[in-house]
Amino acid sequence: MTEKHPIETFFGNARPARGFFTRDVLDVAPGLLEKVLAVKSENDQVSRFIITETEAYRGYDDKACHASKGRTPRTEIMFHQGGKLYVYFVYGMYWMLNIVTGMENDPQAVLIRGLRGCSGPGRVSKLIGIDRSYYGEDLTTSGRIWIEDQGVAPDYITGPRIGIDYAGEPWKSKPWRFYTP
DNA sequence: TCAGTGATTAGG
DNA sequence: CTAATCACTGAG
Repeated sequence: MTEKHPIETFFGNARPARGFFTRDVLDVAPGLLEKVLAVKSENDQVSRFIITETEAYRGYDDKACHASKGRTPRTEIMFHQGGKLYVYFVYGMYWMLNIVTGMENDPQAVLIRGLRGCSGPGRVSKLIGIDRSYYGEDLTTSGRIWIEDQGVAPDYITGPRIGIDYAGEPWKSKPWRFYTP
């Protein structure tokens, strides 16, 4: 290989611009289904995965949303404009991959729960190599991770979010989990 | 059904 | 400083 691949070398697919991510999380979360999550590994190899399951975490009011407890070093990025990654570590073992959405100071994020052939947010991050270094990465400009739009808007199913019963009603029952059949 | 595992956070 | 909590997973 004599020349670096420009990050714009897609397979005819477009990288969504900022405006895709700055919409409300309840639009972006289902909107990410069937989109491609592209990741470039250290040897410049690009791997592509189809997003099949997402969850929406929405603002100060949503008691399941980490930002509902206020601005902390961990949640800081959720207060930025959409398009950046919110990555955090849980249960001493797993990295959670989230995409920040909405406008500045309206903390929201989409948790990526599943890719085609890979179910579970912890497994997703392990599969594609997400770690702390991805915190704050900007999907609209990053050279190592980005979204590609295949021009598909699939039918999807909704259901309550997983693992957030502590949030209580009405939040634990909100149908803010989205997945393809 | 349940233990593992450690960053993050609130509180003293 | 201490201790509780946790947007999970794999083994049994």
